[in-house]
Amino acid sequence: MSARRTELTRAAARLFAEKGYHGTSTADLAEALGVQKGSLYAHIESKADLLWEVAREGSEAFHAALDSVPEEGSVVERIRAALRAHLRVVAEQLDVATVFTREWRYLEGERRERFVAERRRYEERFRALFREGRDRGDLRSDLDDATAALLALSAVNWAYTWLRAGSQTDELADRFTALLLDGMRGYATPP
Amino acid sequence: MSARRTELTRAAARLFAEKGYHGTSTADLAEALGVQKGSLYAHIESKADLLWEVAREGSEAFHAALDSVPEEGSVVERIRAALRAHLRVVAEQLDVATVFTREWRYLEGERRERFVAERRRYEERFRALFREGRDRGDLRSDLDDATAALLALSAVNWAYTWLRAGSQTDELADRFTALLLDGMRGYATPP
DNA sequence: CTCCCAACCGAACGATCGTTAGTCTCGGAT
DNA sequence: ATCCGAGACTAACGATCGTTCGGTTGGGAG
Repeated sequence: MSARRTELTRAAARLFAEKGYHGTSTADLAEALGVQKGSLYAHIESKADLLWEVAREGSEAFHAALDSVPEEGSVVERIRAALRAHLRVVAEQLDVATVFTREWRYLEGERRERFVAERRRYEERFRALFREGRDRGDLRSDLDDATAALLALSAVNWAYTWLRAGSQTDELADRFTALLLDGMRGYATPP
Repeated sequence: MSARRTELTRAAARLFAEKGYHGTSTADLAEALGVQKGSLYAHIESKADLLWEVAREGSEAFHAALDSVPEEGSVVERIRAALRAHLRVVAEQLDVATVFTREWRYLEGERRERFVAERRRYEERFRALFREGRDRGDLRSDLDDATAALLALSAVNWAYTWLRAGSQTDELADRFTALLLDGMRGYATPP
C-alpha cells in the first residue's frame, strides 16, 4: 500500500472518530490530504472501503493485544495483562479504537457480519479468562463468568470516550484489576 | 405537545438509535409517520430539534432515576439503588438512552454545551456516592473514588449496547453491585 | 531522451439532503 | 352556517452527497 494511501487511511480514522462516518464527507477527507475529492478515487473504490479498513485495523490491534497475554501464569496476572493490553491499544490508537467501538455499525453486508464475528470472538476470548479463573480456583467459585466478563469488557469498551493519548494506561489497568478482583468494600486478604 | 408531535419524537428516538443521527434522513422520519417529509415541518423547525429533544429526555430520565435513590441508608444500598435505577432507564427507554449515550455529540452550539454540563453533573452525582462511601467507612479507606466511579459508570454506560427491553435489570444491577463491592477473587466477609 | 504511470485536477453526474412555500382538507369551536 | 387552524399535500429550492471521467502533471525507470 502506497504512502499516500496510508495517509488517507489515517485521515479517515481520525475524521470518522471525530465526526462520525456519516458526518464525514469525501470532501472532508480530501481536504485533510490537500486534494480534490475526486482524486481520492485514485486510491480507493469507495468511502466504505476506508471504514472497513479502519475497522479491521482495530480488530487486528485488539486481537494482537490479547495475543500478548501469556498462556501461563496465574489467571489474576493474565487478567491484569489483558486489561493493560486493551487499554494500551485504546490510548495508542485512539482513532482506530473509536471506529472499532462506535462506527463499525455502519459497515454493510458481508463486511459487517465478518466484523461482528471477530468482535464476538474477542469478547469470547476475554470471557474465557474469567471462566478459567473460576474453574481453576483463582477466582471465587460462585463467579458468574458472563457477568464478570461483561463488567470488565464494559469498562474497557467505554474507555475510548475518556482515555487520552499519553495516559498512564498500565497503572489505570492495574487499578481496574484491583477493583474488579478485590472489590471496593473490604480487603480480600485482610491484614 | 400534540399527540402527533410526540409520535414524531418517538420515531426520531428509534431511528436515531438504530441508524444514527446523520444516518437518518427526514424522509426516514416522514416514512415512519406515513407522511411526506415536508409535512414534518408543521411540527418542528429543524431535524436538529428532534435530536435535542431526545437527548434532553435522556438527560432528564437519568437524573430522575438518580433522584429516586434514597438520601439515607447505607452507601452500599444506595450504590445498588443507583445501578438499578440507571439500568432500568436503559432497558425501559433503550432508544432514548442510546441517543443520550452515543448520538448526543451531534448536538451543536449552546445545546451541546448544555447537554455536556448535564452529563457531567450526572457523573459527578454518581462519583459522590463512592466518595461518601469511602469517607463514611462503608467502602475501603484507600478507595480511589474517581477510578471506582469510572468503573461503575463505564459498566452502565456501555449497557445500551447489550441490554434488551425486558431484561431483568434489577438482578443484573445487583450482580454488578456484588462484583464491584466484593470483587471476583474472594469473599469480603469470609465464611 | 523517452516513456510510463501514479497522482491529481476540473468538471460534471444523478441522487439525496434539509428546508420552504403555497394549497388543500376537514373536524371542531363559535 | 361560518370560521379556524392543525395537519397534510405537492413541488420545488439550493446545497451537498459519493462517484465518474477525460485530461494533465512530474519524477523515476528503461
